[in-house]
Order: sequence, then structure tokens, then C-alpha cells
Amino acid sequence: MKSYGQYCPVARASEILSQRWTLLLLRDLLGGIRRFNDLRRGVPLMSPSLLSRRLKELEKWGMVVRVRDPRSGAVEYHATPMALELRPVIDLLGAWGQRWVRNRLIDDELDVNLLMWDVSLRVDPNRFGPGQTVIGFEYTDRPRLKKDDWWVDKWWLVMADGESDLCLRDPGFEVDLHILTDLRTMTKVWMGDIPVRAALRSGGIELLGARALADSFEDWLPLSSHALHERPPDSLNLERILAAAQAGAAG
Amino acid sequence: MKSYGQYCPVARASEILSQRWTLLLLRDLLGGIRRFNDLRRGVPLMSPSLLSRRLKELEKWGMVVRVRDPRSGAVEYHATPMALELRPVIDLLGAWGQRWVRNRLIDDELDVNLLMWDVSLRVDPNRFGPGQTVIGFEYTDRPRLKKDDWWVDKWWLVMADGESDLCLRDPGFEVDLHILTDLRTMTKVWMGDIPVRAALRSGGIELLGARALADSFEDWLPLSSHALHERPPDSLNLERILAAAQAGAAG
DNA sequence: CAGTATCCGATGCGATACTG
DNA sequence: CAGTATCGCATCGGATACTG
Repeated sequence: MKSYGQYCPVARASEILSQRWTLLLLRDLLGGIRRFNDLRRGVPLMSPSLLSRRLKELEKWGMVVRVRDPRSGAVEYHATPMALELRPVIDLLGAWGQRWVRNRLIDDELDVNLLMWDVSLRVDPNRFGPGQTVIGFEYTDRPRLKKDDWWVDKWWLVMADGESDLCLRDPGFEVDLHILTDLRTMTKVWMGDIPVRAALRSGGIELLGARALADSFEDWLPLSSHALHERPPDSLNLERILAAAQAGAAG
Repeated sequence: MKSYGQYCPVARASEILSQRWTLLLLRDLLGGIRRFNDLRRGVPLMSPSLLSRRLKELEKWGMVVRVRDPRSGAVEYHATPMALELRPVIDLLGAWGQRWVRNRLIDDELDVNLLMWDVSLRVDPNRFGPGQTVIGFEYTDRPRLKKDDWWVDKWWLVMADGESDLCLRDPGFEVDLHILTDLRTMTKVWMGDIPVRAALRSGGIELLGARALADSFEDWLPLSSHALHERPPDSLNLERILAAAQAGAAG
């Protein structure tokens, strides 16, 4: 990618950050994701070779250090201070996107794997008391088929010892709470476009199982970190502004 | 450009903003630049056809409205609220770039036209009292040649009636203050990498002409809006961190 | 001044397969 | 699990010339 040829720091920053996928990788790295294959889960449409290249570039820029965990010997990518200081930028960018590009929830952007991965990362496993808690997710809009070795419509969230694990196959444990929903509804709830209560009332989300878990559902179900951002007030609606301007010019 | 396929607002924002040149255009649009050819000056390496395309895309996204000035009939591009709300993002991005990507001032990024354009945009023409004030810039590191119809090493900044004009040809007015400098020094001063006083003392900038203007030079010379951002403290220097970690591991 | 039309080249990137 | 190697296409974008 050719340089912008400008001393302006906005240009310099853009040269690094405007590379395809780079901001999404930083989003995940700042979220504490460190393993190659975990990073892959966050950008499923990115090829592994390109991911590898991007990580090398980030390392070259000094935003990532590749370290080997002395215990497990596993490779890990850690965000450096240079990357960590992008947090406000990325947060604001997300807030802006949520505010102004939220209007439509495009079908191409619905991704049940991504959603469940996000949920598993944000759920707080310590809210469930001691012992093990298993939540089963079932997407009623997906076929009840097994593909390879797992169901395409079922996920299990296993919480124990302060950790949460997302399982694609039946872990064999008893399920404490079943959640029945469809991908669009669950994604909208996750993004704050539908209140949890409304989804429960309308039947977009159904809960079966332990009463205590179901009753506290609204409390322990995590939402996207962007769920609470507000839409722009209607007074800033562009069509409105233009219409008003035209009416003013005419009158 | 293919979609990231993610409902995440960071991804959605990136799809729009990570297009090549787009952030730089928004930088200028938020800076109040509205005319096509003025926008061109801010991105001299961008082809006009691509600029045209990007402006259409911004319009499609609702970040720009193309309007015709009722008086002059000239075409203007105005930032919408959607674009204006990117200001904190772009400011933070610039601050981050200034902080972390400042180390080198690459020769390819030195651009005297860009620099003089920036200066002319940021200088406050009201600081010079009534009547007209003319500042002449002369870059001693450039050849004293005429190219086409203008000198390649000379610029004139004409301030009058609360406006400032950048001239490439000798406007014919008497010059109140001559500034002799070289591009690298002037750019470094502009970016806050050299204090004005230091440049004056070392002779990197020489002033000839009206005593009052020369004495107040430090006051009226504008600097880049990023000039005051701080470098990261040495404690965050990556090489230092790694060296310390290694020393710790060894010991 | 404010763009548009056309062309073509570089290369970014995706797909797939493969490896220690 | 953590990547690498290879291939080839699509397309982005730069250059140039032209227009009302």
C-alpha cells in the first residue's frame, strides 16, 4: 500500500489502521484475545494467511508482541502500549458506528458463530454461584441437522470455576436452562435493538428450565458493549434536514 | 470492497472509513474545506477521479451533502451531522499518530505545497491589525527557479479584511516580513518537533523585515493542531520493555 | 472551475491445500 | 494448534486526457 505522502499524523495513523481487517484485529486484541485461532474466530471471513501477515505487520509497527507462554509453550500475541492507547479510538468508532450505521441489520451480517463467541466472551461466569452451570442455546430458525459431528442449531455454554466454555457439541452435562430463539432476534437483543423483556414477552426468546436462572435472565445475559449507545435524535435525521431546508427555500 | 460480514459496529464503521483517502477527506471536510479543488490541495496524491468517487460515496452514506452556493453558483460539499460526529475520532486518531508514529520525518512526506496550504488555513488574519500584511516565505533548500510561471521556492501570504490568501506568484505588494527557512526545519517546527525559538536561534528560520512582526513571530505563527501532543513516556518504549523483561528473565 | 471517461497495471486479497 | 505456500483473479486506484 502506497504512502499518502503527508506528514499529517492522521494520514500516518490511517496508513497503518486503514488496512483491511486491521481495526477488527485490534478490537479483538484489546479485548484480550491472544491466540491465533481465537483471533480467527473473531474474523471468520479472513483467511489464515492474511491474518498471519497482518499480525506480522502489527508486530513490525510495535503494536503487538509475539510471545511464547512459558508454561504451555503456546504462542500468544499481546497488545503493546501503542495498541492499548487505541482503545478510546476504537470505542468511539464503535459508538459512532452503532449510532449512525445501525439502521439496518443485514442478513449477511448475521452470524451465529460470531454471536455465540461474543456471548461466551462477555458472559460473567461468576454470576452463577458455585458448581457448574450449563446454558443450552437452540436456534429454532436453523435446521435441526448434524453437520460433521455437531448440531448446526445448538450451542452449549458451560460455566464453572470462573471460566466459561462454548461448546459446539453436546458436552453431556445436564442443561440447567434452555434458550430457544432465532438468530435475528437474538442478534437484535445483543445489539440493544430489542429490550430483553420485549423479546421474552413476544416469544422471540423462550426460556425453559431452572426457574431461578430464567427469572434472572435479564440480569446475567450480557449484551454487546455497544448495546447502550443511543441513536441520533430525529432532529439530526438527514432527510428531515433536507426536507426542512427545501420547505424553507420554497416558502 | 467486500463486507466484513459482521454486525459489530466497529466493523461497520471500518467498512466506510477504512477506504483509502476517506479519513483524510473527512479531516479536511471537518476542517471546513468545501470546494472540490480545495479538497484536492489537501490530498495532492489523490487523482481527481478518485476524489470524485469518494465524495459520491460519502454522499451516499449521508456524510456529505453536495450543495450549490446560491450566490456564486459554485458547488460545495458540506459535512453532515453524521460526519461532524467523527471529529473526536479523527482528533484522537491524530493524537495517537502524533504520539506513536512521529519518530521519523520521512523525506517523502515533506511537501511544501501541503505545508504552506496548512499554514494559510490556520493563520489568523485578524492578528495583524487593519490594512494589509504580506508575509513572504522563501525556502532556501529549493532551487531559485521559475517553473511555468512561478518560483518554486517562494510563497506569499497576503492577509487583509480578515482573510488570508496564499499566492504562488508574486502578488506585487510590498512584503512586510521575509521568512527564510528550509522545508525540513519548517515542517518540524510546524509539527511541534522543534520549538520556534530554537529554530530562530539556530538560524533554521531567519526573519527579515518589519521589527514588530519579527518580534511577535512566535505569537502569530500558527502550528499544526497536533503540535502540542506529547510523545509517549520513555517507560512505554517497547525496546526498553522488552530489554527489561529479558534482563528480568535472565536474572 | 469542477469534474468525467477511459485505460491499464499493480497487488491486495481470497481460496485452497499443505506442514511441523 | 499455529501457521505457510502457492495461485490467480478481481478490483482498486493511478495516470492521462478530455469536457461543459
